[in-house]
Amino acid sequence: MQRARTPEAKDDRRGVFAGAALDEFYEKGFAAARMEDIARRVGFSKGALYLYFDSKEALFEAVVENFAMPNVARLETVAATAGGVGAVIDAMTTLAPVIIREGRIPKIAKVLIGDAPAFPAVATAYRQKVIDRVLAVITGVLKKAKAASEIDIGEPALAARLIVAPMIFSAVWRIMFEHDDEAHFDLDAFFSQHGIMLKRAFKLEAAA
Amino acid sequence: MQRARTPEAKDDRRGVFAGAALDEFYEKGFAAARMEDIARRVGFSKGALYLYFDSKEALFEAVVENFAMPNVARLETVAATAGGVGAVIDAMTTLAPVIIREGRIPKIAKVLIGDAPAFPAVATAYRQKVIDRVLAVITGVLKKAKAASEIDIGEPALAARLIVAPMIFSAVWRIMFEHDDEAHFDLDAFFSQHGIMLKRAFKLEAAA
Amino acid sequence: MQRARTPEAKDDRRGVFAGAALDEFYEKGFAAARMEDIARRVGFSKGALYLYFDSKEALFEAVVENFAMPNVARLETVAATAGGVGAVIDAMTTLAPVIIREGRIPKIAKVLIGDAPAFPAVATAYRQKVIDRVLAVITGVLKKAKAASEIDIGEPALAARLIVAPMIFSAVWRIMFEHDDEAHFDLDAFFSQHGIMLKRAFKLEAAA
Amino acid sequence: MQRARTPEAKDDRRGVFAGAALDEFYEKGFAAARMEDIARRVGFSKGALYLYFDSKEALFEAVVENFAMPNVARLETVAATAGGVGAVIDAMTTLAPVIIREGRIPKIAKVLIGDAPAFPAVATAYRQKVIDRVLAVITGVLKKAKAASEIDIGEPALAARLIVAPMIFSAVWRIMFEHDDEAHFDLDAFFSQHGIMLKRAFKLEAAA
DNA sequence: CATGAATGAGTCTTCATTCAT
DNA sequence: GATGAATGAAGACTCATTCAT
Repeated sequence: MQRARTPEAKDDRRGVFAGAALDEFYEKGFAAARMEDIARRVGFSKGALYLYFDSKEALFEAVVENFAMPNVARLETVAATAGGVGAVIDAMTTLAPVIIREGRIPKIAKVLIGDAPAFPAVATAYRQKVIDRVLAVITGVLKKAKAASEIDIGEPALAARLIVAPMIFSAVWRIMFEHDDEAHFDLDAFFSQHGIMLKRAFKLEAAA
Repeated sequence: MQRARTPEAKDDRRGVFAGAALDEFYEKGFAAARMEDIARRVGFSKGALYLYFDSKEALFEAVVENFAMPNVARLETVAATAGGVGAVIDAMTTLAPVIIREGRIPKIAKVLIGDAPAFPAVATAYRQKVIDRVLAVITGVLKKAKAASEIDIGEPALAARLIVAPMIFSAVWRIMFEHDDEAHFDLDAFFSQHGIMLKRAFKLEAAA
Repeated sequence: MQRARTPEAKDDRRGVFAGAALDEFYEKGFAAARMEDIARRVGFSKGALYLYFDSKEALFEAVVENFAMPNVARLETVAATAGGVGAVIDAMTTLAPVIIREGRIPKIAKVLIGDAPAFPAVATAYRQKVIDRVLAVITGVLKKAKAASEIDIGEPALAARLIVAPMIFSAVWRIMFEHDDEAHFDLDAFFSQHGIMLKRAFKLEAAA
Repeated sequence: MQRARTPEAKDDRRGVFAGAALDEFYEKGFAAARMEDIARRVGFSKGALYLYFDSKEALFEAVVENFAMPNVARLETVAATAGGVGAVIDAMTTLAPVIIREGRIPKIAKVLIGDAPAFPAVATAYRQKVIDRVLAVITGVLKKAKAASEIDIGEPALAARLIVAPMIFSAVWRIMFEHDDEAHFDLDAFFSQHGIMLKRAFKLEAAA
């Protein structure tokens, strides 16, 4: 195979292996995934994979690390750029089906849900570095709007979770029923309806 | 250990083993769970477990089969007994935190999310026998109310999913952060707020 | 294969495995010896071996533990029973070729010399439990004789080592040249001459 | 790293690698020693090592070849130069502790004892080229002295082995207990006493 | 019925060796 | 000549499954 000689080429290769690992972990779960299959999936030998990761566990951690971050940034940008709560809700409910369909986030979610219990430290790190940040962004927007009396809302931190819940739901749904044709439903319509209901629930309808 | 002689005693024992298996599958995942540990957890030997289940896979199927059903029945009863949509929402948002805290449902969810992808048939069977029925119950109530013009709602089938989403969310949350003290939030308040927002979103407020 | 069900049968089996391990470690060295070969040598599977020893390293320790002790006892008895220094020297130089030819001691010596550097704790334990005791027995006899002015000798502890040296020499020789026909020499004559020279060196000739 | 262009430079480098290999084989044993570690120990890459030796086995043979010879020459010189048996004994018992402490001989001994059984040809070659010559030198001196009735001795070939035995003993001791502080004893006193006892045993005392 | 000893297929990991750069 | 990335054979160890007791 091609040889990665420069540091950049090696970084790229790490990413390639991590991507392959995500797919295998997603399909088989951490314990059932085979290092050899991960390597072969991108045309390398088992041994090459061990040049980049010391162990299967290290690979798992790298996978979570690698693919969670970029998506947080995307959400933060959306929240920061959008005007008010209504705009944020619109942006998020528009972005959500795209992210869900794109595939990586549901895969990470599946891997974390399925295997993180065996790696509590990974789960906690993920919460701190990804989930808390996402929730903080949304909670911040809601708090500001509440202070300005724009919306009628209870505890912003809980509302933030209620906003996010359908994303988790659809990610989980996708994970479980990807190959089950009868199970599919219209993601766009689902999130659009979520947006409408949220705005009503926040009594934002007029503003929307 | 004790011997199970009557057919009833044998059925009981199957249930006991399945319960132990659920716990082990939940904690370690299907692949990493050991048959011996499952048996020992309830005071039996590995060999005894094989008297009741032909293989680890058969045990997995039995676990899903065994513990999903009772909860469907509970929900169906609630939906059937409650008066209108508002009452159903109240009943469900009151029941939800209890079920989440009780533990079995999040455990099954975790096992299914984590391991069902390796058993597509199990996942599909579960959807048909459990999820579809739950969603059907809720969808039915919403449809009737919509027909009676009690509520303002889009597609009832999607709304049903939006009602259920926070349950999945909190089940997943519990799975991932059970041992992460900083992560806990108030489940009762969460579902209470969910109920309030739903009723507003359905323009049911006055009726509630 | 036969099953070891009683604790005694299991102890026996441990010994059987340890014996097989000694042979393999002797022939190939610790690192090159294969667990499967050790097990097969006595008609068992790899897995069975792991029922009795947690790891290759644990097996190594058991081997040293198991086969060193009995021989210490033999020597101690000889030293305790024999009358004076001359008798002890006679007894030891008569016993030595038998022990060397019997095979187990040279094998353990080889295993320890070859592999103990990788297991310093094992080496130290062996010194304390085996070598020090053997040397102490001999040193004790020499000291008593010196105090009684029976022999003319320097430091008894060093003399004890000089008495033992040809045993180590011939063990090492046997290890290295077992299959080298040209290398053989007459062990009995060798130790007999050692005895004669020792008695002269101690000025015990008259007494002998 | 530096490049070796001339044939002499290449021979030097072979020696450098062989020295590193001796150290690694000594510390870890043949099977557990890593080619990369051997190369790195002298600042080269794995690949460079393979430019000089075709395989690990070839390297092993070179190690034995390389470091045994010089010491034989030293001993032969001593034996040839010294006047009579007494002088040879004095010279050898003075030289012995120096050689033992210097380290290379015990290391080779350890490597041979530990790993030669897996390489019978190497062991035999070593005996022929090193051990037999050393023993022959000593045996020759003893024979001459016996013929001249200078000493009272049995079989000279066996006596030669008895002279050498404490050297093997102390080499083995050093190998096994190098890092075991409680185990050290005074090498100079040990060999001095060996010399005294030998001369008495040969009835050379007067002459010494 | 229940037990746990025995089996052997399966997987992680290491490392001698090769070879593109 | 020198390097170190890539390969794949080999071996320790695990555990689902079987079966003698």
